[in-house]
Amino acid sequence: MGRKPPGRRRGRPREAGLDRRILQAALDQLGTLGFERMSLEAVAAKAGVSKPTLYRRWKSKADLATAALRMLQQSTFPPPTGNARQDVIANLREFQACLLRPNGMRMIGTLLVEEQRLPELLRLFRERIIKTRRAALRRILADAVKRGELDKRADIEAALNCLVGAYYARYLAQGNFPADWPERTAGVALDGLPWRR
Amino acid sequence: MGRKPPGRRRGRPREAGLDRRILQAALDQLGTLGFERMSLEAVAAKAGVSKPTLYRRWKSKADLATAALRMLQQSTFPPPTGNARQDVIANLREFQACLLRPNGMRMIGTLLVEEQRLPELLRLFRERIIKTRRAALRRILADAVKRGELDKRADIEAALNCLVGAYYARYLAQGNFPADWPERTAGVALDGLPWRR
Amino acid sequence: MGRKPPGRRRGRPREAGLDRRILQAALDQLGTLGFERMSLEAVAAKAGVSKPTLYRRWKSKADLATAALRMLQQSTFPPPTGNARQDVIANLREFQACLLRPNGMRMIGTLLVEEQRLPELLRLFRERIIKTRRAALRRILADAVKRGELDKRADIEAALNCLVGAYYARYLAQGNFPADWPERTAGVALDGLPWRR
Amino acid sequence: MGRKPPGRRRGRPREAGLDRRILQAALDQLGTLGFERMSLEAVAAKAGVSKPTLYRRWKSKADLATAALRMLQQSTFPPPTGNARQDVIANLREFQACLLRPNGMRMIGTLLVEEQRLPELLRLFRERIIKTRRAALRRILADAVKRGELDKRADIEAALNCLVGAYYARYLAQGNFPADWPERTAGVALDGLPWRR
DNA sequence: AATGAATGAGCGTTCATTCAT
DNA sequence: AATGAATGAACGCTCATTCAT
Repeated sequence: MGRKPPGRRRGRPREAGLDRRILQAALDQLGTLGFERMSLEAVAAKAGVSKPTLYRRWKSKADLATAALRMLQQSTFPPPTGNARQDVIANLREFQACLLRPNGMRMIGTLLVEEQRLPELLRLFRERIIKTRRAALRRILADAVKRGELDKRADIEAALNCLVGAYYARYLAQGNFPADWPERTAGVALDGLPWRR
Repeated sequence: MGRKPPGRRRGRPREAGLDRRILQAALDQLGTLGFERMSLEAVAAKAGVSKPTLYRRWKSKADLATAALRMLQQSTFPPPTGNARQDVIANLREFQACLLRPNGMRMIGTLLVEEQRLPELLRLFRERIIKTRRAALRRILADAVKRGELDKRADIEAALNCLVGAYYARYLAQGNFPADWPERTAGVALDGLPWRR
Repeated sequence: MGRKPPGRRRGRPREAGLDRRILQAALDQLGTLGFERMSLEAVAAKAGVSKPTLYRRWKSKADLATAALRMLQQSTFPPPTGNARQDVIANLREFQACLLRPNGMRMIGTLLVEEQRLPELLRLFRERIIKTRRAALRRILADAVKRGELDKRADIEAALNCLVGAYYARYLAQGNFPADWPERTAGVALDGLPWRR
Repeated sequence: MGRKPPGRRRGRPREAGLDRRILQAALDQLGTLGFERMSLEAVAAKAGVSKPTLYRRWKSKADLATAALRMLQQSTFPPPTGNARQDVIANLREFQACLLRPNGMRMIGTLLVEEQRLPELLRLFRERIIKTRRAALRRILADAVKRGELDKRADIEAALNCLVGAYYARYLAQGNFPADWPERTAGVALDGLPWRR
């Protein structure tokens, strides 16, 4: 699975960049069609290779899909400006843009559908994508704690779930988003509701 | 849809309970395997009928799947006790129990994967399942407004998204839940974070 | 098969005209789609009855098709005018019009395709349709013999084959017909080719 | 179509003769059962291959059937002897032998039944089979014109239709043939009927 | 007599995977 | 290493026919 260890390679070397092209094609299909409907025939065609070439590199469709997800880049986020609320809102706005892209939510659907058969998919997505984003958000709030703006006992994890989850909930419930969705979400998750006493 | 009034039906009557058995089998498969891997062969076998029997009732696999989802009951929730916080927590706890059941999240994954091809699935799920739950939560908060505990300008919709969405976010990020997840989530979404000033 | 003998009928009488409607629907499908693609479902629907109604009357699809062909009317032809050549040409023209109608040749194709499985179809067509037409043509030529215009030893059967067959041959070879096709065909089949000596 | 020039072929080479075996099997089925009842399952079994092997070569059942017809060889005819009448009779005799073979007329039936859905079938048959035969017959008569035995104005096309068509007509009308059918047909189509004046 | 429900068998097509160069 | 050929298994769907009123 994956690359063989380096060492002196014998025989005909693998064509450079082929792996990337294949994985990119697989990732596309995974996003567009989901795992089940992604066909190796199509992946191979898109990457301009033959099917056995896929099998030489990965031992099954599941393996290829996993490797494709593994390619997902851990995105980097702009450093916090020091204004926690504004940073949170900016982060949410970027998060929204990311998931509103075609296939954003379908990919997540695929992970959930395949969770039993291919737990690795969700695991990788967690590690590569979710973790990074949450780290960025977490840092914003942790900095606020450091600066003394936020109490140490703040339940930051719960807040992260509220902030990010509000997107999923809205998507599932309505499928569309108001322009000020980041502000409103941050409003609730950071400040709570306006209780009278 | 809906049973015809009694009257004398002509022809051989439908086998009693067959619809239910078929739809239940379909729903099982839908939850266990997702739409793509749900096979009419298996649904028919599980329901103890032949495949054409499915086609007499629904004109395609997509139609059957849709009908199966349509069978999902709109659950009923206990009436609010008057203590908003406790009611919210109870609701979240029940929500969590519901989705932690095997296939809870997989079904949602299926809806997302098939959203383009079968938007009806997500539409139905919204109408039957999501709407009901949100209505229950909304009522808890609206009552609090009525009682004057909560300001009228409270962004209730955003709060709903935070409350419910926190589940999705946690599931995607970790896959497990601490025992006090409902309390912590309600804590953040209702009260916000403990800012110092 | 076919109607039961008269006698006093007991029980609910058959709906009047139903047979005709069904057979007409079957004949349509037979012409439009051929035997294999003709579906009893469609025939029943078109006739406004249920499938078992077909089976009460005919014991199989083949039987129904046969009965449908049996319904074909033996057309009647105008009496010869006494001018053999003109009568032949008129007959050919009508023949052509008949077969150029949509499905004219397809029905003949069906008979040929099914000849082994359902020889009855071709047999009936011969008896009802072909025989009648040939009789009309034959009479034209026989009259000419009677009038002494044509020698007794004329090979009338061969001439019939040439006259009628020229249509099939042209259809298979080209698929279209010149305006003066009847005249040209009659020219050759009646007078032969213009040999020099 | 047509084999590529040698060169080094990449990948596993096609099993030798497989194309032929498959097409022959398809042609058999086409002749024996017609297009509709020809099943890819049976074709594959008869050719000793799996169904996807068919699909690697032709993209649909219709395509396979077309290719099978395309395999029909354009037969070659003996050169005219110079005696037009005898040559015509010899040609008709061979024509008759050809079509009397099992499935001869059924294949033609198939072409007619499928003319709307698969016009290509009839087109190919015209080009490969019909055209060749007609050319042979035409040449016989054209030679007679050249030698001055036949007037230039002879309606050769009409004569061809009469000659060849007489077979179809007789087949449809009677289904059997007298031993001297070629002579009698040639008699009428070449010389016409014995008019008294 | 007529109906609507149900079935067994089959079909065209696709796919993940392996084989043979 | 890479290819094109080949396969077994499955799937969605349809049909002629029979069953139970």
